[in-house]
Order: sequence, then C-alpha cells, then structure tokens
Amino acid sequence: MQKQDRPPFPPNAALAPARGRPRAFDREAALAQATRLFWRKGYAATSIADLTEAMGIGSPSLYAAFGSKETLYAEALDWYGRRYEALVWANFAAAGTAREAVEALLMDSAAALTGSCGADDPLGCMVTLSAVGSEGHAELGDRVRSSRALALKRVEERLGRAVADGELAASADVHGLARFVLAVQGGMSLQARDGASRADLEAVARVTLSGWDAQVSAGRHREQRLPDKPA
Amino acid sequence: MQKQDRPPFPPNAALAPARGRPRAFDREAALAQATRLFWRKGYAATSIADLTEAMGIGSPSLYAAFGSKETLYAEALDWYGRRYEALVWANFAAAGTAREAVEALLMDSAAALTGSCGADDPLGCMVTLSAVGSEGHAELGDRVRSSRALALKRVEERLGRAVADGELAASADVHGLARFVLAVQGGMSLQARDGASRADLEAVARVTLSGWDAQVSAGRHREQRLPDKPA
DNA sequence: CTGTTTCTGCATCGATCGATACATAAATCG
DNA sequence: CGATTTATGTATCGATCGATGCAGAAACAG
Repeated sequence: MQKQDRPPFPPNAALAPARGRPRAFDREAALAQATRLFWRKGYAATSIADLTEAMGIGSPSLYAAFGSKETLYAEALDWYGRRYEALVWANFAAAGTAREAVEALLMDSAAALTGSCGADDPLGCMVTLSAVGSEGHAELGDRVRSSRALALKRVEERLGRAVADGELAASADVHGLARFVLAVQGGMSLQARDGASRADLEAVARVTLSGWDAQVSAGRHREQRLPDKPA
Repeated sequence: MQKQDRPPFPPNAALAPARGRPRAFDREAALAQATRLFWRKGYAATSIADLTEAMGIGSPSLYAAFGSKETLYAEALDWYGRRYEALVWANFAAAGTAREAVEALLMDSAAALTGSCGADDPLGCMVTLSAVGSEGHAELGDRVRSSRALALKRVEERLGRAVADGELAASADVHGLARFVLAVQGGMSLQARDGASRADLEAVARVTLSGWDAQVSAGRHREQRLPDKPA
C-alpha cells in the first residue's frame, strides 16, 4: 500500500538509472540515526519531530523513504539486527562446546550492552528492552517477540546438540538451562540501561559460568550417585 | 504547587470533617486501575483518556485528586510497592540463610511475575520493566532506578551478612553474586512479559539455585585446595 | 528544449495530547 | 436559611501528535 524505496525491479539497485530527482540524504545513515533514537527512547516516546531532527531531513522525506513511523521502526529493528547481532552471536555460533558458546554469549553481551563496541551507542539491547508489544502495536510486538524467541531457540538448539554430543547429561533440563542463560542476558540489558559497567556485567557472566560448570558436574554426580544436592 | 488530596492537617484523615462536596469515587480503587494501566502499557503509551476511562472518572477529577500524569505515575509506583513488594521480598527477608533467601526471592518472583498471585494483573514487574527514565522524565526515572538499586542493595546486604556468618566464603564475589541474582530476576520479568509460564520461570529459578549451590561448594573447594574449575 | 518523474521545503491537516475554565452539584459552617 | 468549600460534567484550551498537499527543484528521457 506504500511505495517502497526505489522500485524492486531491477533487483540490483546499482543498475537502476535512478529516474527523477535523487535523494539528498544518505538513507542508511538516516536509518542508523532513527534506530539509535528508537533504541534509546522506545517507540512511543519517540516522535516524528524527534526523528526528523536526528535524521536531518524533513517529514515528507521521512514518509517518502520509510512509509510511516511503524514501518520505520520495523526497518530499524532489521538494521539493528544486521548491525549488532553478530557482536553477540558470532562467537556463540563458532564455539566448539556449549559451555564455550554460553561463555562467549555472555561475555560478548557484557561488552556490547555497555557500549564497549560502538562508540556512543545506547545501553542495553534494543530488542530485549523493546516494550512495543505492550504499547498497543501488535505487529511490531510480534516482531520483537519472535526475535527474542529466536534467541531462546538458538540456545536450546545448542544445548540439545551438547546433550547429543555427550557434553551435557541426557537428564539436563535443556529448556530450563536455555531460559536461564537468556534470563541472565536479559537481566544484563536491564542493568546496563541502569548504568552497570562492562566489568559489572562480566562479573555476572563469571558467576553464571561458575554455576554452569558446577551444576553440570553436579548433574553428572547426581546422575551417577547422588540423589540430592551436594552441600 | 498542587493542592494535595485533602489537606495534611489534621493528620488523621478519619477525623477530618470533610468540608465541601465529597469525592464521588474511591481514590484507592482509581489509583489501582491507573497503576495496572501504567504497569501494562508503560508511561508514554498511556494517555489521560486511557486513564480516565479505566478509572471511571473525568479528567478534572483526575487532576484534582492526583495533580498530573507524572505525579499520578509516582503515586502508582508507590501503590505498586505497597501492594506487591511483600509478595517477593517477605520470605527473602525472613529466610535464615542467604541460600534460602535467594530461593524464596526467585521462586516467589516466578509466581508473582506470571500473575499467579493476583487474578489478572499485568505480567512482569512494573518497576523492573519501567523505561520511564529513558523516555525523558528524569524525576520518575530516578525513582524507578533507585527502587531497582534498592533491590540490589538488599541482596548485597544479605550476602554480606552470609559472609560474616560463614555461610559464604570470604572470597565470594558478593557484588557479582547480587547482580547475578537480580539479573536472573529481571530476566524472569522479561520472559514473563513474553508469556513464559510460572513453571518456565521456576525452572529458571531451579537452574539458578543448582548453580548457586554448586558454585558455593566449588568456591569452598577452591579456597581449600583447587585452583581451577572442577570439571 | 519539453515532458516526466521523484525528492525537498513550507505550510498545514484533523486527531489527540496533557491540562483547565466554568457553571453546577453536594457537602459543611454559621 | 445563605455562605463557603470542594467535586463533578461539559466543553475546550494551546501544543503536539502522525501524516500530507502542494509548489518548486533536480534528475532523467525524448
């Protein structure tokens, strides 16, 4: 129902002859600014006037290029994923063991969530902290919820593989462990937004991993001989 | 700058003769409805029209009784604390050991955050999930941040006492452990808002406590003989 | 050049935002 | 009773909300 940014054909935009007056601003840079603003203030508290000021364009240009506030937010979510997802998930995916994957996820999160990667990015994770689903925007809400569900699925899948590999006991609560890991990561986002430092969050990660190690070995002990908690 | 609800003198409101036309609505019930709405939708996404409809009053009555949207939100935070804080912190405070206190905190949170106490309350913690500080309302932001900081201080204080009692090793990272426990609780709020069940969150709590037990004993082991992780 | 297409800046749309003015109603005081 | 005080209901305030109309500018095709 809304004209897209440059028609979809030809698929290679570089070959499009670009009819009409060319755009006077960098669409990518403007989207980056919009993303940072939504990230920092949330959807409802960010006005079109805020956006046009941060993006350095007029409102007709914004609507011509991005359609509406809702579709701009959706594009901002996509851009955020493309730009930041690898910071937290690349080492997770490359790790040889579930233990190392979780360690990478939490330690990399401690850095990314406190702005230790990008220069002056907002604190915490835009997707984790987004409350757009509670603000009456069902479509955007589904989007962020499914992103968060995907993260849970990734960890569950990795832990399931660890069970298949024998790294984790077959009796391990894969779903509970996955929810636990993402609960810690989500809590790190909340604390980052309140000003926790990278070192603060790394301490959280260390405690988590110590518990992970001990629980896994305790689980094996329990599996072999102990019916109750060790201490 | 704003007339309070009934003058502060005499201090006992029941003895006040109540001059003028009496209020036609239950202030407490109206505040409860306002709290639920702010809790569910957040500050920015909740309009005065939403509030007056939910509270069943006209806007002049709202302003006469509560001052402004900001002061109403502040009162809602107070009311939320009075009404729900004990659900999560009473058993924590009464527990004989730090281990039992943390267990109580997380298990009671699993119930409260999923609406297993009140009938149809919103999901997750209003204070934990409040983003009002990022939405450009500094005063309210300080309020929720200090509430969250108080929770951290409570856990730190309890863990510090556990170290003094000998329950935890003197080498235990009290700050990191406290941040860890609250990160898990915060993550539980996020997952509750996404629809996680009480059983889901209790699984998270169990994993956390297993790790706690194992880490504490591992810490003691390390303190006594082992320089590295057990497994 | 003319015609077509697309983007930009100015002005502004109707709707809704948070917040009130005002007249009236309902209570107490004297 | 009238005088005073406070709350309510209607109607509305100026400001801002998200979103556009429109004329001119800047590129293309012919």
